[in-house]
Amino acid sequence: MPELPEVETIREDFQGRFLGRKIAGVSIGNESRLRSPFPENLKILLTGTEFTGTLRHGKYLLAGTERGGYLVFHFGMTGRLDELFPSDPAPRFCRVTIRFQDGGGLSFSDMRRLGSLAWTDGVGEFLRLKDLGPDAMDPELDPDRFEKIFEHRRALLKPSLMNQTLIAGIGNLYADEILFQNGIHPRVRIPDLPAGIFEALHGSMRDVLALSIRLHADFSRFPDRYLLFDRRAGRGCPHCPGKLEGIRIQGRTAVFCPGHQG
DNA sequence: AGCGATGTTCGCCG
DNA sequence: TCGGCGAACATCGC
Repeated sequence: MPELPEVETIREDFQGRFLGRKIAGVSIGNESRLRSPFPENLKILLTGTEFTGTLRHGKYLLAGTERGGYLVFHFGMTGRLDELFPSDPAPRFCRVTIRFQDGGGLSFSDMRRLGSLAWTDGVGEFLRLKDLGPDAMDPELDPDRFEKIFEHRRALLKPSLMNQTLIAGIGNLYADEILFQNGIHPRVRIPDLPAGIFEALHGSMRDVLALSIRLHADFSRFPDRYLLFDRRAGRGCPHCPGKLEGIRIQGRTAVFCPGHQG
């Protein structure tokens, strides 16, 4: 569940389930690491403290602790959190379990192991370390600032929307949706965009992310005029008489409609 | 059996 | 420095 709305959904869930519960211990599952090694002293950092709040930046979830410092989650493509009740078995691809004194637990699972866990003492420090751009839903990211981010860039728009250094939170699926809504072909370069398009791009970026957050990233509840309602090459375009097509761009699939994405 | 899948990072090249 | 490409990571499902 990995792009911004999915992580926001996980954050809201975390907020309701795991705050204020004293941590009794941490166990590392499956004797293996994720993409990067676990914070070395994870057990020491967490045992005896509790989570006091959460924040999200792009696709990262930061859980603040009472002692200060944040546990940082990245979910890769298949990462997920589950609440464990006493005597619940660990999920199949559980990598780390945080156990609470009340007998419950929090499990971080990740089938493909593309996710990661990290520790940081401060939010600013973490953002600098990862070189993350502004969060796509940050209210201060207005259309002007949004446009300036792309100024003087010659790259394709789609990979730039997905570039977390420029803007944090948009992945392959939401980038496809934004292009789809604006009638932009996925191979269009930034310098070739029509003048004044950035205000519209900013608007649909915000609209689709906000809608998805509201619907807990459940695409089946999207209006059927959205690409993400059923993003599949070969199906009819919900926007024009065209048929959706899939192409590879920089190693990822782009689904688009050649009929109206000129 | 082979390939692609909501992501990131690294090395290589122009 | 920027931009593009391919690989690597591990597992599942079509």
